[in-house]
Amino acid sequence: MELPKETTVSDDPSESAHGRWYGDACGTAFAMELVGERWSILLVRELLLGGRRFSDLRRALPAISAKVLTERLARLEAAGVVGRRQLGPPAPAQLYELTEWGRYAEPAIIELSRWALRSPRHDPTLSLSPVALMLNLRTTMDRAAAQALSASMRFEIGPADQGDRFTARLTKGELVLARADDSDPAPDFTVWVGKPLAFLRFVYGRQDLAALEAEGGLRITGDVVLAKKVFAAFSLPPKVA
Amino acid sequence: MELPKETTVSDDPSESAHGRWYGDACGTAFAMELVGERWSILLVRELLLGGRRFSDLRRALPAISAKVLTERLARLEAAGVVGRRQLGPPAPAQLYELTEWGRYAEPAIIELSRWALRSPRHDPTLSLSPVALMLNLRTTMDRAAAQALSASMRFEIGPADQGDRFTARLTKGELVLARADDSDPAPDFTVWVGKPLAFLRFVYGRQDLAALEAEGGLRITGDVVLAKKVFAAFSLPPKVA
DNA sequence: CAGAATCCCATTCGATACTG
DNA sequence: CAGTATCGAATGGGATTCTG
Repeated sequence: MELPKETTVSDDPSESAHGRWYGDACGTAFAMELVGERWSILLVRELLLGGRRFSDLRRALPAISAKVLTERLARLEAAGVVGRRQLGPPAPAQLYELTEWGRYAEPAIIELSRWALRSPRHDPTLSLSPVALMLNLRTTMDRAAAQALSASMRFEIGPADQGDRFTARLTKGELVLARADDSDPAPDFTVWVGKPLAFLRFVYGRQDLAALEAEGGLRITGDVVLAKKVFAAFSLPPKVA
Repeated sequence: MELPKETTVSDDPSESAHGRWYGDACGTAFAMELVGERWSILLVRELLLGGRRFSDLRRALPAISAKVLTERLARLEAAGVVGRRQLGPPAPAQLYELTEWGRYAEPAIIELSRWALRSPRHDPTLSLSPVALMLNLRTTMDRAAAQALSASMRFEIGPADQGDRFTARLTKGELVLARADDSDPAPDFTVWVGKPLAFLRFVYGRQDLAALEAEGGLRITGDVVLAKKVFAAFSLPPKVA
C-alpha cells in the first residue's frame, strides 16, 4: 500500500520507457512513457497504414538517425506497440508493423493532430510524409459534409519508384485508408501528388486545380468533378485564439 | 517552395519547442512539439479541471522539480496552451490556467489514456493525483451503461486541508466534472477518497465497499445504492494482447 | 510562496565509420 | 540493406542557493 516516493532506477531498463518515468497510474502518463520519447509517436503514425521497413521509415522521417531509429523501434517492440517480421527469403528484410494494440493508438493520434492543427502557430508549409498526408485527410474530414458522398480514390504520392500509393474509400462519412496493391479495382479518380503542399493548397486553400496542375505538383485524373465535390468536404479545423 | 533540409537553430527559442523539432507539417508532430516534452502533458492534465498554483502543481506531481516546472510552464505559455493570472492582492499568487485552445486538448488526452489503459503492462497500483483520478473516471465510463443514469456526486480526495474537492454530474451519458466550491447544492452522494487505490479497487475491481471502508481508504455517504449503480457503469477497457 | 540563478553530472543526440 | 560501434557536443534534470 506504500507508494514509491523517489525515483529509483528499474532493474529492467526495457520496461521503464525513458529509463525515467512518472510513477503515475494515470493512463496519459503511461501513454507518454510508451510513446512520449522523441520520434516514437511519429513512428507509430508511419506504421498506421501498414508495415514498413527500416529504410522506408528513414525516408519518411529524414531527420531521424539510424541510431535513434533502432533504439525507438526496439523500445516500441519491448512495449508491445510494434512487432517485427522477417520477409523473404528472396530478399531478406524485416518488416516492422503495429501490434493489434498498437493499431488502437490511432484515435489518440488523430485527436492530437486535430488539436494541434487548431493552433494559430501551426505551420502547414513544412514537409509531410505520404502517410502523414493521408492521415491528415482523415483528421480534417467533415463527417457531416461527407455523409452524402461516396467515392473510391487512389493516391500516388512522390516518385513512382518509391511506391507510396494508397487507396481511400469514402462511404457513409467514413474514410477507409489502405496501401494500394496492384490488384485494386479502378478508382473513381486518381490523385497524383508531386508536392504535398500543392495538394494542401488545393484541399484546404481551395486553390484552383488547373493552376496547381500547371505548376506541376498535382494532377487528378478520372472523375474530377466528383473529386472536387469530395475534397470540398475537408477543411482545417477553425483556429482558436 | 523549398523545404528546410537541415535543422538550424531558430532565432527565437521559445517558438521552436524543444529547441529541436521535427520539421513536419503533420499535426501529430506539431502536437508533440507542444506537449511532447517530459511532464508537459501531465501539466495540461492537471489544469484541465481548473487553474492551479505553482505549489498545487508540485503537490500533484511530486516528482517534478521546481526548475523543470518553471521551464515547462514558461514553454506552455509561449506555445499558447497555458496562461497565467495574478491573484490577490490579499495574498499575491499566480494562477496557471489553460487557454481556450488548451482546453481543447482534453479529447486527445482522454484518448491517449484510453489507449494506454489497454496495455497489459499498465500498472494501476501507482499513485494518482486527484485530477488524474477524476479524469480517469471520464476515460473509463461506459456511455451505454451510463445512459439511463443520472446523479450528482461530490468527491473529496485526500486530506481536507488540501481542498481537492470536485463535483461530478452524470446526465444522459455525459460526465461533467468541475472543482467544487462551497455553494454547491447537496449532491446525491459524497465519496471521500483517502487512498486512491481503495477507490480504484471499488470501482474497477468491484471489491466490497464495506470491506474497503473498514480499511479506511474510502467512504461513501448519501445515496449509497445509487452510488453503486453509478460506479457499475465504469470499467477498465479490455486489455489487448 | 514563486521562481531565477548556479553548478554539475548523466543521458542523449547526431555524425561518421564500420559490418554481416 | 539493416543495422552496430564509437565519440564529442548538447541537453536535461536534480540539488542547492538566493530573492522579492
